[in-house]
Amino acid sequence: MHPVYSLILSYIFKYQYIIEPNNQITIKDIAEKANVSIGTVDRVLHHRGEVAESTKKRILAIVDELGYKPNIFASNLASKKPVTFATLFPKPVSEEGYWTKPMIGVQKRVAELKHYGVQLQSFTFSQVNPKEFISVAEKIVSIKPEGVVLAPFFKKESLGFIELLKENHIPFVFIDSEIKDAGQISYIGQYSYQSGMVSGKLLDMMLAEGNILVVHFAKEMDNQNHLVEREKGFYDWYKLNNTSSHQLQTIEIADTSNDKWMKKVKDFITEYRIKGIFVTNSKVFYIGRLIEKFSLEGLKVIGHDLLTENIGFLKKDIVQFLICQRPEEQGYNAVNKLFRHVVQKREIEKEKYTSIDILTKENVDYYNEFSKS
Amino acid sequence: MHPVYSLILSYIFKYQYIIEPNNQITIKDIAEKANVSIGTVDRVLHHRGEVAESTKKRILAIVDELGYKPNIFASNLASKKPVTFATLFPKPVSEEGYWTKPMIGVQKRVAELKHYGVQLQSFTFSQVNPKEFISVAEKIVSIKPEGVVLAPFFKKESLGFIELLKENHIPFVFIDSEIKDAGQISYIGQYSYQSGMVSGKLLDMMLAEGNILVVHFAKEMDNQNHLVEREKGFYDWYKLNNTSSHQLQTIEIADTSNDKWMKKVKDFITEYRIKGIFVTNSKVFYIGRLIEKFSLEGLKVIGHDLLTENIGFLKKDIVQFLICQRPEEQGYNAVNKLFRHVVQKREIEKEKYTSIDILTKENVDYYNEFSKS
DNA sequence: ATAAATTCCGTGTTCGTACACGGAAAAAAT
DNA sequence: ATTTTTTCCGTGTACGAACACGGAATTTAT
Repeated sequence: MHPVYSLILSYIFKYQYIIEPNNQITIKDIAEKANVSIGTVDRVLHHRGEVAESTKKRILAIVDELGYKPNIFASNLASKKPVTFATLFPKPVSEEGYWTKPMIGVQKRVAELKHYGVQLQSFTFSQVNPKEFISVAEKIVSIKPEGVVLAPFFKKESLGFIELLKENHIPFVFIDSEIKDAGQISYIGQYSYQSGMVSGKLLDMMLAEGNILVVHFAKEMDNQNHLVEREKGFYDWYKLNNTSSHQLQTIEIADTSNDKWMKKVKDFITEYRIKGIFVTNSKVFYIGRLIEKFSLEGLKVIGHDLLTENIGFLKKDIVQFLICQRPEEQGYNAVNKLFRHVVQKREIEKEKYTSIDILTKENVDYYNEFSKS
Repeated sequence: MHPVYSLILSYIFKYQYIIEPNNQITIKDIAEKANVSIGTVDRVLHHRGEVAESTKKRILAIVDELGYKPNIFASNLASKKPVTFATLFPKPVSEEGYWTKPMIGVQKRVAELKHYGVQLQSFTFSQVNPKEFISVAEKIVSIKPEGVVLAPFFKKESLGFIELLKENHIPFVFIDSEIKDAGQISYIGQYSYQSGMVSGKLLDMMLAEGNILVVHFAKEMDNQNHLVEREKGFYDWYKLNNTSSHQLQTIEIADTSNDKWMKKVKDFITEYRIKGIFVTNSKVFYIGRLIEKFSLEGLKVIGHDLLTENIGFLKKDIVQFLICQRPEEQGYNAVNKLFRHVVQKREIEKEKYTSIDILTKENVDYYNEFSKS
């Protein structure tokens, strides 16, 4: 029976459940019972030095019988070997940019693990410059970290980096987006397709009829697989729920360095009598700005991620929903996976989908990502 | 400047942020620099024994200057005093009942803290029997725990219990519902009024017109203050958003031991042409059963909490939204607050409102409460 | 049989903190 | 001036694991 489940059962049936005190079994206990010295037990447990096969067996049997669990405090106190992790994320476009968020989570977990000797070196690359990615990647390999958290933004370049990591036996986890079966120890991120479905449902709920526009704000759509996935999920929701009263269209905007795109989108909205807009990433504030600038009315808007500006539009009811994927938590979890794998040598899940959180004007103020602090 | 913020800044500006290794300053370092013995420093840091005012000042200045942080591993290794926490929750009505959930979170955190010598004794009381509450409360005081997590279900009886706790200097935290300024070190729970607002918005979004029914499934409404708050928030949303096309009504159902209530509610729905139903607690599955039994159609339903049966109705599209308050996380956090207060002697927040999570058919499968495991 | 190499294992120290015990110095009482 | 009390502080051990060092026992080579 699963342990947690049995806890619940005993709770239900006894109505008073007691978690017993921590009866520490020590190496000394084992040594005494096996009639050997502490050093011998130590050698068996850490596979160092040589121990006669017979005594080795005897000791392991006793370890098992007594259920020996090393005392983490004593263990860490005595060892103290430093562990370095590296991160490689896109450079955030501003202090409020999306990519600051995973970094916050990373730093939080690293700070917590400082006592374990965990150190961090974080690197970034420009989102428009694959060459920088390569040079930074090489720098990371040269410092030989014990683990890497990586956003595989440029697929081809990432694959090269991964080869280097594998050669050097450096474990790595993907964050945000994934390359399947590339040797990562884990992936932390969103289930983009499903989050698109959620957006579809919400927009459909608000709009009995009217045409709908899907907007990608992205420079290189080839490298933005999860935006495509979101779009697919969004379209599929409408397909699966026979809502023929809508027409769906997609538009891509690569350049937002000047205001040219605004006119284009505005004309589009007018021409096709668009009533609902779904922005596939955190850049929904651009639509917010557009709506304010031209005083457009009656539009329902859904976008992603809790950027400060997005929250502003949410509160002004210019954006009705933000879908959020807990980016801080992703960073936190990614480091945690590395830690569990590298330091604690525990089993870890290969994939970890974060929640698809629905934020509105009403609940956004009570949304806490880091509730366990 | 706030430390996290400065981390972000340095990250932004340098594009490569390094968290340095853990340079442990030891008590010995302080002792040497202050030209006293380790024992003296120890006395200063733990306020035990007596130390001349002058040396005390000198030591504290050095502690400050060197930024001494005790090594948690050594500290825990050396101390090892057992700490007992007690919980007092309503008895869950079944294995699937709501109150098993906070208990799961409690047990999870206690298990994690076992290394710190944390033990748990959990107690329950019947939701219909205030006398039992009193007798169990006395039992708890008699075992003199170092801290208590309490659901103040019966207000009057809870106040008596709290008096006892205060006399014995036992700190306590409230969970689920709160008695204001009763001496708790913290409260963990929902902001019920605001969650009612969220429900209002969602239901209104789904229903352009049609009458609405608010249903309380509860025995003693006096003790269920948060149900009233949710109702209030719900009504207020409609009031604040001038939606005159609806009529709102409330119904209370105290007895669900037999099926009598069903006919009553069904007739009500027919008579008043109800199109939307909001159930103020986790008992929304009763409405689900009703709808299935009489094959009612075109109803939009919102309820609370992720009970298995509720999830079933959500997936069958009989219930459109479940508002969730992360009960496991509440239990987890409550224990954590006690731990931080009692063991780590750190400052803790007095109130902690949990997120108001919106769950639909589409995102419920990706909702992970305990994502940090 | 003795020397050399190999296998096996015990002792002792270290990590940094907690805490008990009791001694020395200073102050107060006789 | 001597005893008693109070103030102040140093020494030593324990917590449990990690790890280095080197000694004893056994095997192999000469």
